[in-house]
Amino acid sequence: MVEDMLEPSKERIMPTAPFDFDMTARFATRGLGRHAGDVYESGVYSKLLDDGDSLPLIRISSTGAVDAPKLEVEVMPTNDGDTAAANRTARSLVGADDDVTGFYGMAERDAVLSSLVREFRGLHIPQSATVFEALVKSILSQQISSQVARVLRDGLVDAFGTTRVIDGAEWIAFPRPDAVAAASVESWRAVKLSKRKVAYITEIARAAASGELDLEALKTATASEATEALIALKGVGAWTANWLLIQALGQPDGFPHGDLALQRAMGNLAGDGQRMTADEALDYSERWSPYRSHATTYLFAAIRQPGGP
DNA sequence: GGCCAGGTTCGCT
DNA sequence: AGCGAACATGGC
Repeated sequence: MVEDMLEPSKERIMPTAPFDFDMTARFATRGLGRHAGDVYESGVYSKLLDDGDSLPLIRISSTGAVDAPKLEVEVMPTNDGDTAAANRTARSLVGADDDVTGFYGMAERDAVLSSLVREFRGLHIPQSATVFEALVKSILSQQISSQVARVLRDGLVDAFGTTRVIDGAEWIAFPRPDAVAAASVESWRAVKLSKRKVAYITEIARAAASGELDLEALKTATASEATEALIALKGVGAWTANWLLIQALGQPDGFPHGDLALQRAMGNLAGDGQRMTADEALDYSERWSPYRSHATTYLFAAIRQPGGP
């Protein structure tokens, strides 16, 4: 537990228009609770970060409109000098610099996407705070419902995340690799994960903590280099690698064609109502290249709506 | 209670 | 190459 009294810093951000902060923040935090360290309530998206040295709390709110977007980012630091990095993370958490205009140019003439880009106009692709966080969340989400995934993720964060109390409110950051790598078999028991997933995540955390695996460096790699490096990890297949391209590596053309929900949605929107096979979904998606990360995000925005495809 | 969830690996043909 | 089983758990 860390308690502190440092002054918060405030910075104004001008995201790339169009940008719908409310829609993007809801998309980014869907299914998250305070336990995950992410909260979006009363127009403020808050997240506690843990970079190993400090535990800054980020608070992001909108002071603009979809076509004239403006954000205010407040950082509550635990020591001097960590606000610049926290501000950069805040920017990417809501995809402030994501430019959707190229995607819209393609999507407006597309049979499936044209209605989605109208409905979700201004939705940017949120980026995970760290590649490690996105990777662990993706692995524990494999093959299970999003409801179950949330339980598992909350258990992981509760068990291994660092806590900070601010004004009486408790926040928990997503655990760092070294905390996950050091976890005992006993402490894993509270996280109701399969032994196999525990093994995958533990090995990745160990490699990341020791420095032999530099996940953040994948952000500057090409898509095929990053995919190759990710799939080389035990527990990571094509589905997980493609989700990381989209959610953590800022790549434009990721497409998790193995995803059952995506296959179902595409069968409903573009097919005969039957779930597409993975190969059918991949073939169909070629027409959306090189904007498939946006196409995937918008399809999931629709899927997550009540009564969605 | 059985089956399926926003998959992946491993061991068989 | 391609197929099936195992993996843990919550919800219908």
